[in-house]
Amino acid sequence: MVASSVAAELIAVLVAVTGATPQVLTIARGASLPSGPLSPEHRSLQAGVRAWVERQTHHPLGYVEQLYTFADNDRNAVSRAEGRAISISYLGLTREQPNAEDDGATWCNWYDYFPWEDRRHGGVGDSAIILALHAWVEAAPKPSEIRARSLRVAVAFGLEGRRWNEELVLQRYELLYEAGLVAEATRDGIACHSDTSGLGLGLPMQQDHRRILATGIARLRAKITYRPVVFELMPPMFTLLDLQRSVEALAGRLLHKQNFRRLVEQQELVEETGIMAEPTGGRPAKLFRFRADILQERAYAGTKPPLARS
Amino acid sequence: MVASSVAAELIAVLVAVTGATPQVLTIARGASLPSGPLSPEHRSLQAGVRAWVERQTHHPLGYVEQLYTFADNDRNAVSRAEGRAISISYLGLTREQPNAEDDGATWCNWYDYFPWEDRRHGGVGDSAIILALHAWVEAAPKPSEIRARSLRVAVAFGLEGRRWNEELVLQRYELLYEAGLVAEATRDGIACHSDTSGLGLGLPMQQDHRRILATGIARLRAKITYRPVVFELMPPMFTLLDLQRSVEALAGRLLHKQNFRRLVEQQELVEETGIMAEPTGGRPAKLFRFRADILQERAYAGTKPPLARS
DNA sequence: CTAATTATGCTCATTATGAGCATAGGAGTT
DNA sequence: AACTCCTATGCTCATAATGAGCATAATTAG
Repeated sequence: MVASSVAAELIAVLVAVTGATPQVLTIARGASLPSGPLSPEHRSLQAGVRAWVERQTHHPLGYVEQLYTFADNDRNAVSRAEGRAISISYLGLTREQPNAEDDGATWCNWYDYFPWEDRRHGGVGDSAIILALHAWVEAAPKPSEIRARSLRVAVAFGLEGRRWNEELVLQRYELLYEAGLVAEATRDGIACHSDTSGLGLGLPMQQDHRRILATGIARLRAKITYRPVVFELMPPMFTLLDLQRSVEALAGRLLHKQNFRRLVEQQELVEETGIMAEPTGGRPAKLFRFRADILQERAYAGTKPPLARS
Repeated sequence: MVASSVAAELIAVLVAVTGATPQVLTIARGASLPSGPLSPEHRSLQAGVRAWVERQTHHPLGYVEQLYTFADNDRNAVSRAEGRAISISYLGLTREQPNAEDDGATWCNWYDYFPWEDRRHGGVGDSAIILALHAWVEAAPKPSEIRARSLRVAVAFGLEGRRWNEELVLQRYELLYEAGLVAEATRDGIACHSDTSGLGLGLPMQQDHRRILATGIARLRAKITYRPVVFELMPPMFTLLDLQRSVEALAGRLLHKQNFRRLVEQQELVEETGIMAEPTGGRPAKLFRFRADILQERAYAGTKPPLARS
């Protein structure tokens, strides 16, 4: 029952969407997620994260959710030397338009870090990655290990007749890490059996921040299918196509337009504003607003169905 | 980026099922969840939890999942005095039959702590609780607050035509806490507007352990609907009714027998052993075993549908 | 042999989902 | 004005998932 004393920090995965681009707030020119100390002045962790982020970004935080607590001994050399470090990570959504630069913080397209996760324009680009993964599969020491690796690759990347599951972001990243295909792996001393240049394996991050980002993306992709959290990312008024583009940006795949509208409407999550959107060369779209009243109840209950299907 | 130093402990919600009773491992004669220090010798938190639990209980841990990290300043007097304490809670499932006693640890029916969560034999017993909650609703200072409270109660407890959502375990507990109806609330100095004796409000626990337990139950109830984790709680061979009783025990409600079988079979998660169960006064049931091969893939992918519907 | 009890097979209505066709309402072009 | 191009919006249809119930099978207890 004696609690050991450890170092603790907060790490935030802050998400916004601009048009069709999912953005994540980074520091150190895109190499790190924003992190800060666990300050004791706040009542709860959640409140601490909110205050800290809002002070840093000057943006209100619409939605905050705890992601995961990491305390691996082998996370990095620093933690090995100084004893265990605990990182408590949070996912936060903001509807503000990301500025270009904000005291050293930058909003980056999250697919810069995970190019293979964006399948809105076809997943064909994967083939090089898949080939490299197969090399790793074959390099396994035992036949049983070959089978195990092969299955993992097939499931994670939707091969052999399986469907692509967009929520397996973390599994895919960890597979690539184990295979030595992402830069963090070679940095951490994991051997690689392929030439990784030009494979589109994304930008690396410091420490295990890319893993944390993967966790956040996976969580958000899962969340939008059963909670109307997308609206936390939308401006006050939007067209149904805007909304669809946002969901598609997060999910990394395209949706059937008519079915998407049907879903949104039958959920009664939005209402017309009576205003039309700026003409864009086609039939003008109605502007909708989010029905905050119903959200309160829905968000709390989770009674009703999702908001993102193929 | 300077991480503050804090005290950290692990708290485990260990679950087993005996017949139709969901059990949770407790210490201090049912007043606490087992907790231990975060020992630095393990590679990861997960590994640390597993080793620690298995050393304590001498049972293999089938499934481990991180629940939540609590670090509220107001968690209890101790943390206030000594600075922030971090508690990292885990959910663990074991298929071992719980012994009566094991070095001070006791398996308890989790509905002893949440009687209102067991609706397998009707939810009528709620009326007293509902009345007390209504008293709290009416005691709100402002009309807007009355409406807000009223909505929360209705959603959490499935009133006014809403359906009972068995995953809202934590919301219900927190509502009862705020209303001063559970013993922990009065202990923490929250006023109550009703006579709470004889309402069936469950056994209290030390600190916020009952809240952590509620978190674990909610997580497990959600999990069984999309991941075949129930099997972690089953013996090597079981009848389909055994399996159903286990799911019902966790979910706190009865399921349609035929539909349950249909679901289990179409998921191909079990296979016949060729052995029949001991006669129990009716037609003898076939004994099934869990198909570990398919689980590996399923558990990892989460491709296929759930295993628990009404 | 009958009643009670549990297992198991099957049907049916309702709803959710995925895909496509058709029409509506604008801008620009000839 | 007629035509083209574009996006919005309305509607249908097949299929799958879900919730509920009926019917039959295989036992034990009496």
